[in-house]
Amino acid sequence: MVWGMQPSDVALKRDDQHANTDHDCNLCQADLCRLLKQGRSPRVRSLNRGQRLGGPSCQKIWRILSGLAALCTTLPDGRRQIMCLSLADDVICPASSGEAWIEALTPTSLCEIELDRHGTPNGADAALYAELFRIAHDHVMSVSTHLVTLGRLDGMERVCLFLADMAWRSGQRTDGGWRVHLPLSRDDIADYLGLNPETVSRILSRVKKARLATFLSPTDYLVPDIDALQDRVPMVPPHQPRQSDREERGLHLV
Amino acid sequence: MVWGMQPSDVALKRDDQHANTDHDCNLCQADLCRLLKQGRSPRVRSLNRGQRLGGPSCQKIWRILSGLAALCTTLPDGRRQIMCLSLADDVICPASSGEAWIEALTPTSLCEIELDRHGTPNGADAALYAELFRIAHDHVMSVSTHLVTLGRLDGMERVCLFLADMAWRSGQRTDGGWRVHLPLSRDDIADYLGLNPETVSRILSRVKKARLATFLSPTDYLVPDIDALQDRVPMVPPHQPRQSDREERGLHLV
DNA sequence: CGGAAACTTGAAAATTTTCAAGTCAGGTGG
DNA sequence: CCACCTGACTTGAAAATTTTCAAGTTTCCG
Repeated sequence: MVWGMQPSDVALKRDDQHANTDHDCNLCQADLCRLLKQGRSPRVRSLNRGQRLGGPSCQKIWRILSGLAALCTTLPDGRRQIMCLSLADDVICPASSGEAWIEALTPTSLCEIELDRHGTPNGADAALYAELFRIAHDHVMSVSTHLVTLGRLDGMERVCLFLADMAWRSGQRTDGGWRVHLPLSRDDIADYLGLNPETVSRILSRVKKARLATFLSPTDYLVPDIDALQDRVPMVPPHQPRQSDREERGLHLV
Repeated sequence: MVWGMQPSDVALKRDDQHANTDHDCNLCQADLCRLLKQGRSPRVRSLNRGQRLGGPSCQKIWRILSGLAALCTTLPDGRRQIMCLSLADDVICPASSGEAWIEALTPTSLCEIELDRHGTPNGADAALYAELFRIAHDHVMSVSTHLVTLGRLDGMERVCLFLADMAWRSGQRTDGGWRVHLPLSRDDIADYLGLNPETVSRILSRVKKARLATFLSPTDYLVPDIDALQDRVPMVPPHQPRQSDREERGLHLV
């Protein structure tokens, strides 16, 4: 198993470089910054596609500054499962009774927070622990939603949920619909959705035929009617639309 | 949707009534007791099979005193997914972006800890938050393992993992192997493993034919050779054997 | 422009689900 | 104590879905 650890530090990027900074973030920015300062000196790492961080026992958490990272596990026979996808501003804490890593799916930079061997940050106070609890709690939520996806949705439903979710998380609204960049390969999508790459490709072709999404290239698509896409999925989207969008759409999701 | 809420309080059971008290518990007993005392007065609830607690937004956590509870979600069309099974001494925090409940699969009694609307316990100090973080972190671990199970294991592997896991969690070692009581129906097992009940039944028949487990009744089985069962599963078991057993078996799992 | 890698598509095999028909077990009433 | 009834479990056969293996195509880069 090759480990792409790359310890070179780079300058901390400013928050306002990220398009998503204004939305409902899983984590209060100010609190996390404070947490970063109080722990060991925050360390920024850069990873190229395929490089990994972490290991079996979680003693660090990371915040993604830019790029796309996956929390994933590989079974002894090579089967891989991506447990969670993290975009800019997301916080991840690798936790698994087996082996789990953070793997960069695109060039990624992230900020590392050191925990001590009890899984708690150095010099933590109640507010920091509260923040850690919130992080872990949010993580439980997203992993739980994904678990239901894998346990009870068929291929078409999984792919539609994935496309809609990516649109909510990183898409740009245009007059022609939502324009989304998909920085994952078909293999990555398959490993995220618990399918195999050929199945993903076939389902994507069905999605195109049904005009639920138009592909400008294998890595860019347009969703003309995101409600139509969402209607194929019997689930509340894991990353709900921003408050402003919800109001515009006249929805009042829980 | 019927809610089986039943607010009757019963006497708090003593820890030593539970056979599992001596094993590696996810949570330090003393710390949890302290947490229970510092929050709102701990409330003990009794549920019959099928009754539910909780709801969309998590404002409580529970510790199981006896019985078997499931953290589960039901999709609008009726598909159900059990996200996690909790036995005596386990702590659960329902967290889901959709709808999630605690559902009693057998008569269950559990202890309720009230959180305030920010998802934190009343009057919490750093130590309590640390405990909450540990609870959430352990929960992430077990849900992540289950996610890999649903995403990448086939039916036979899922069932073998389930049988081995139940043996480790609640089985009794005898000279003929591990004797395990299975308090779930085939439907419950199916909803836990992301299969349907007929498939579970068929796979269980294959397990019997392969002599990996002997069924004394539909709800009691014997595992003559737990290593043989474990060998069918390409994963570290989510609930590892107790330290003493690991040493006996000569294993050094991470 | 050429080549490698990623993506798509086809056909057969494997797995799982669906629908339907038994079989078994526990509880009730005669 | 036994027949019977109901619900849970098992099994069978066909249908649906997904995977596997094997070509093609397209896309991306040098």
